[in-house]
Amino acid sequence: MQGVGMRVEQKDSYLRIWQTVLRIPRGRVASYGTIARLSGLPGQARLAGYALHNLPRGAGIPWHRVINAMGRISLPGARGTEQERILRKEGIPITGGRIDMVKYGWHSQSGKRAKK
DNA sequence: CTGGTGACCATTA
DNA sequence: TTAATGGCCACCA
Repeated sequence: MQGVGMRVEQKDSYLRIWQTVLRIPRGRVASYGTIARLSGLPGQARLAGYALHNLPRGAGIPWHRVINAMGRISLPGARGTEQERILRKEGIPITGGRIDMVKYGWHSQSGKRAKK
């Protein structure tokens, strides 16, 4: 987290985003925009990315299940490589650097099928 | 205040 | 399909 200057409202936004990410089931992924929308922050996908960037160390947040709207990993560098590895381990295929959002995208409905 | 940056996105060409 | 563009907004110098 940041300094003491962090305001209550934005901290609340971060908490909401983290809680939403926490709801993503194993074997599914969600886009930053989806996370923002489900957190009551429509159109603020960037904030979702920012909140994840500021994740507290060691929190049990499945940050790796959040990717961009095109089914690609946005996190650059070694962290991105790690994310790809974890997702594969959870059973999500990544072909050509992409994930099939139609099959593996999460839409907050537990009843929906992962496959057609 | 202003300007730059970023784990973004929808639209348009 | 990719690339450019404008919008979005917290954060920082």
